[in-house]
Amino acid sequence: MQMQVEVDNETPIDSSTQTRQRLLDASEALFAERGFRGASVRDITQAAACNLASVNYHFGGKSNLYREVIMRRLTELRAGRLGAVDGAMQRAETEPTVELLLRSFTIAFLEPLVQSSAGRRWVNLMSREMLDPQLPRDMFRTEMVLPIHQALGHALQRLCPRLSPEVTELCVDSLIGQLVYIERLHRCTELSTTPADLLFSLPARVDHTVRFTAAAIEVLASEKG
Amino acid sequence: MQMQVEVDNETPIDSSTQTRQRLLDASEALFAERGFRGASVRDITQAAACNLASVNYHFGGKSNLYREVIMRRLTELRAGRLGAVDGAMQRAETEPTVELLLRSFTIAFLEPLVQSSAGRRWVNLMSREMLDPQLPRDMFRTEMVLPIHQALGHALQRLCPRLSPEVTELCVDSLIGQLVYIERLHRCTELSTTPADLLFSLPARVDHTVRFTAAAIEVLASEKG
DNA sequence: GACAGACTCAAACAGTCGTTTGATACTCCC
DNA sequence: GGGAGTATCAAACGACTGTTTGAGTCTGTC
Repeated sequence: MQMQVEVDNETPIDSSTQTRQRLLDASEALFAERGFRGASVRDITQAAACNLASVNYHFGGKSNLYREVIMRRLTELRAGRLGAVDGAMQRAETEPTVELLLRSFTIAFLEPLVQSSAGRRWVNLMSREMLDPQLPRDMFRTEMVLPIHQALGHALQRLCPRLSPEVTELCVDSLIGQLVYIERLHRCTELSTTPADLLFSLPARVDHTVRFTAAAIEVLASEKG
Repeated sequence: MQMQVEVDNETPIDSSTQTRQRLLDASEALFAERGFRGASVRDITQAAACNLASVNYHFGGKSNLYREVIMRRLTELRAGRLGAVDGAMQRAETEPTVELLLRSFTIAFLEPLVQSSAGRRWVNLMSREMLDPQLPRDMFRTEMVLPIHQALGHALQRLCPRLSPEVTELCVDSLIGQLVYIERLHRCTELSTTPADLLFSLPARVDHTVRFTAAAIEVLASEKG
């Protein structure tokens, strides 16, 4: 049962780190599916194929396990979104435009959330964390929301200098709101795939959102001059 | 302890219906705050100042109590939103415009949710119901989302005949997404009232959303022609 | 081979959960 | 006044919760 892996490392991947990893994976799925309170330690340890006491032995309690699950995913998602903004603004071959920026960000925002099961788990975890906070209150806001809003806002204002900073921020909120809602719609309709729903598939919604938002921003930018 | 109320009615408001009402009120608050599983029958009956067994006596169980709590609020919210659409389209004195329709609907959508504590409870209840469904899966969609989307879509298309039905529906989704997100932003920022946040108060966000959405719709309507 | 340390395990602890039970008070009608 | 029906109550039931405990099993080092 030991399944040792040969590595010439000072921290060998022995049964201990394997149990830790299995606990992180299993609890991420169960926390996303049932919430912090709804996912019992017994369920988690059974899904991870280890003993009931392992959670307390390896993490010192259910709460610490939950925190490590969240921390593990936060960085990569933020990096993907910030990278999309930088990439759209710094690519050499084409002049950056509002529509290209919005498209790049929209895809970088939605794709990880809807394409991978880890993304779907993340949305669930965040929704639950907002309803029943288990972590410091504004950690998600400080670590995730604000950096992304600022990056997109700055990029947008570089492309639309006539847009005031306040209106720019409101426009960013308008876009994020549409994207969050698209994720929710996509989740609700992905179960029932009627032919009519194909007209409102994810690529179609991305196209619409980019054109809708770019049109509004350009009108507001011309008004504000 | 009986607190009988004198009414010449065949169903007198006796201690029984008072207990039922207190249970509905108390459990609505606790379900919204802690969720269906998180709100224990002991908490509910203590908040309602009645015995532990009252929930099972009056409602036949915790689940039935929860269902009655939800049913009690659904109709009035839907009526308010549908009434705003009809009101904007049928008022005699002024010609209905896209911007007036959007403003009327936006205010009717947001005001009940953010102004009353019952509205804030409702948002919590719906968010929790979507994460941990206790009721038939698409009841909320059938009873609430679809009627409102259809009414707003039809009204919008009457004002913009050049807009295709598909794009109209996508525009409705764009608006609803912004409104849902505004409610969330409002809830997050209403605790910390820094002066900077006053620039993004609710009326300012309503104004922005109406102008932003109307601008986009008019551009899309002119393109589609 | 013996010891130390890391890891796993079944069992138990103390607490909460929703629901049931049987007794007790109360109102109304005959 | 007495029985029927309704409402409330404390108490208990069985199941589940997170955590602790102490014995047991491994690996690596001396």
